Amino acid sequence: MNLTPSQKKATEVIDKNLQIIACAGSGKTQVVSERIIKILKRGDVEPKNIVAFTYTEKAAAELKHRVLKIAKEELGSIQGMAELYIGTIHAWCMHYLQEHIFGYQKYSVLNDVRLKLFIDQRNRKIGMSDLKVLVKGKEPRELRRFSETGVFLDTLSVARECELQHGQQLPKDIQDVIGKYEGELDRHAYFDFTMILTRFLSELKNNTETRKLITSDVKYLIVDEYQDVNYIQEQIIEELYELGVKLCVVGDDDQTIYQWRGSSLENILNFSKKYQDVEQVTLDDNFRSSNGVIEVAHAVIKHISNNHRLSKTMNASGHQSYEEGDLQLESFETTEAENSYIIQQIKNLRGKSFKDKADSACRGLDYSDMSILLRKWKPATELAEALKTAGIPYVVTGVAQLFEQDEVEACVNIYRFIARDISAAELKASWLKVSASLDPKLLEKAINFLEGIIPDNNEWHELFNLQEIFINFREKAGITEDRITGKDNSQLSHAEVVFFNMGMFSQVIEDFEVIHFRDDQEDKLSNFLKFLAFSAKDYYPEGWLNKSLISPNAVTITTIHQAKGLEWPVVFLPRMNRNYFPSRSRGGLSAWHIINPQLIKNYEGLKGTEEDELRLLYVALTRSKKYLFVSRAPGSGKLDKKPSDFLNYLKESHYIFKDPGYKFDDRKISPLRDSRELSDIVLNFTLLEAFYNCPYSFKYYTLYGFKEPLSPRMGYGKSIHDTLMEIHRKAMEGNPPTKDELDSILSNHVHFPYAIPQVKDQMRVKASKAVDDYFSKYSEEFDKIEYAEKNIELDLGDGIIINGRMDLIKKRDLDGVDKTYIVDFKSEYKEDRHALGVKQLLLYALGYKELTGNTADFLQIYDFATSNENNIRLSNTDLDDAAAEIVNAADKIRNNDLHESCKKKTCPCRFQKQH
DNA sequence: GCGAATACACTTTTT
DNA sequence: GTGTATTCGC
Repeated sequence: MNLTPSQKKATEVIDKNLQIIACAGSGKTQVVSERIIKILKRGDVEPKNIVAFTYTEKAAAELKHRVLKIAKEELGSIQGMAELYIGTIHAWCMHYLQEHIFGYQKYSVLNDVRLKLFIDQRNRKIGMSDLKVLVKGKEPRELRRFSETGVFLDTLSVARECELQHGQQLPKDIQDVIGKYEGELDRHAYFDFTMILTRFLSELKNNTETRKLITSDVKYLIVDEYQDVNYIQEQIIEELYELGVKLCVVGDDDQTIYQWRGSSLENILNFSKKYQDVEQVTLDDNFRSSNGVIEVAHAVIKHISNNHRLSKTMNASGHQSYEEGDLQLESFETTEAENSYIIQQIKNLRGKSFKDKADSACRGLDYSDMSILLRKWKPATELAEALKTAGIPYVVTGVAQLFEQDEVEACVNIYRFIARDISAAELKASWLKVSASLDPKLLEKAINFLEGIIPDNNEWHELFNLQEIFINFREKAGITEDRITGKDNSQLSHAEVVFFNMGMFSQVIEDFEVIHFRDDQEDKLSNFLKFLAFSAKDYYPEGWLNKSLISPNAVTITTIHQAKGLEWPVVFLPRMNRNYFPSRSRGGLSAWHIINPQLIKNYEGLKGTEEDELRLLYVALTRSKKYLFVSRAPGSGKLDKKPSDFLNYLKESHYIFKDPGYKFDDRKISPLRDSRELSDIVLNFTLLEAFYNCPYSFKYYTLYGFKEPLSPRMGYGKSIHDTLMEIHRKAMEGNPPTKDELDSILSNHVHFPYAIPQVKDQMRVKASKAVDDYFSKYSEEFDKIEYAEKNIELDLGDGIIINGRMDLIKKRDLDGVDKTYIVDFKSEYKEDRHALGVKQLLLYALGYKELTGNTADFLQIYDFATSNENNIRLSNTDLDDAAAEIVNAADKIRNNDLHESCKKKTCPCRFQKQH
């Protein structure tokens, strides 16, 4: 690939700290990737010495693919590349903590909803009510449970992640609450996202072992989206720098759009002052957009004060040409007229010639080349309706109003019926409303089954399993995809939409049960119903993500925030009204009623400024490659009657104007060919296993998101795994534990979050025996361990990456020759799962080969329950076959070819069709 | 023509 | 609970 001089320079600065200021569309992913390869080419650096932080997992996958691609081309091999970390800072810190501080292995991360449930459940212990709310002119009061949990969490994240004004300290009551809160999380082996960073930071600052390890392992750090880094993350970066790590930060101050999450412009503006020996490179060539688009974006961004910007000008350097009429700014009398305008332009542009690259052939634009970008989610429903009526396919990236959908209401009714909140007739009616094709007889049968479920506080909690009830009900009621009929909506069939929403409900159940699994039965039911009735709507955000692996040929409706990093030939920016964009600041109770804003540095920035909104507009504009349609009409509300003030900025550009009547009739036409590429895909064995079991079950679990019931036995296998890892690792360091120490090591890892006391004791005894037996049998072989728990990563080309983690690699002397064994531990080996176990090991063998360049000799499945080992000889053809099988699976997954079913009785494919 | 009173509508989201 | 826009009252 040909690089511009500045791009080239950016790849060549290696021995200094480097700040890359990367304008929109400047090809920074390519530059960063090439720089990584350049570092590796020097020969004195191993992949594991390079660490790259991205903002999201998605961005990480993209960068990883690019790096691997170039590595193959330029290095000829990607051996060992799995050890080059590309991912989020959270995942990296978490990985370090769990790899090196064995006590953290049992920890898991609570997501937002679970965290709120956790806080609600132990609100006194955490001391939420110790905090005083100070509202002007009112008496101080306590924070309210449930309704103000979100404010409590906001307060905690401000207090724990933001920088304090110089010399200031947090008030004692807040410090105490943080202590209690983290104490409770520790007691239950939970992290929240902040804790991952703060714990790692304190390790990094205070633990000499950690400092030594990091110093020898990490030589180069790359931080992507540096403008979005917050205070605590910056501290980690700074600490790494102090340890001698060479920094490379990449970002664009003009695209800072997450300031309300604590990112501060200061980091990016002051980087070259704060760190020594910094080289700055500006990538100011935009290869994405036409000159017109860039000119309009410039008209907007120049209104940011110079003190808040790094000086730069973005140049149009791509092949995209500006033609009169590409950029339009229209006003309408009514919202309906505005909508028809959008629809009309979609129709006008469909089929018009477009060139993706300078040297590529023209093709006709299609739906997937167009997007409607929003400041808020609110207009999404209305726009979707309009497109639907016009027969234009669309996708909305966020799911709105989950709890108002008929099918979700019907799901909730299952539990309301158990609580005798509603009658059998009402329950039945609510399901028939979802689909008239459901069988009333089966529904009655299922309701009959529910009648037999009577929560009883004197019975074991585990016998009242909400997820299990959900599955049983659906099965008995015959709620299968082929029985869900109704009007198809956009790209998905009605049945798919209903199943998708039921899958989300299954996730809602899991979120609740993870926290409330051990409630007494009656309490569990009433807590669940209360949660659904009062909290859930607030706890699940509006744009709750719909992460789909399929990208249909459809117009995308999404928010500007979610559009970050994406691009389309055609962008619509509707509803440009006052109070919508820039968004009116929000009233209501906030963290600032609890924490005195004067304690916090950058409080103003955190609250959000008009300049931040302007940057957001800039991001929206720069998503477009060529066509841009900004529009507005007075809304129905009181606050959206007037136009946005930002329109005046847009009008300063001579490239955008009103052009009523221009329909692009004079533009060339090319055959329709949408440009969607197969999306990159990252799989792990759990996902593949689902696919191998039955392609439909993959769809059921991964695309629809259904969860399996929690089990009181959970944590058993993991406890033994973690214990063995510690034993193996200590042995590898030359300090194998003695037999007497085994039990105390196990104690450190035992974590059975869902078990009743009896089961707990049983599992503890069983685990102890398994560990003892294993130790007696294999301690002799401990000096031949090559890896104990090792991540692998497999690049199969075509954008397919497989992740995995091997349990154990060891050598064993076979008649004087050392043979390599890849071992997988099973807590209970079942004959009928043997084939899958082998597939899993084959995957690891492929990963092992990519990691070390060597082919293993044997695969071994070891069963804790019987202490038996099961050895399989490995050949090269086995590996080739395995790789081909995985590629085949990945292709089917990416093409949504997941209808095939196995017809086993217990497989989720029973929800696809009646057999 | 201006200040006070009243009515109204209330983000963005990743880990 | 609060910022915004309109209406009210003089």
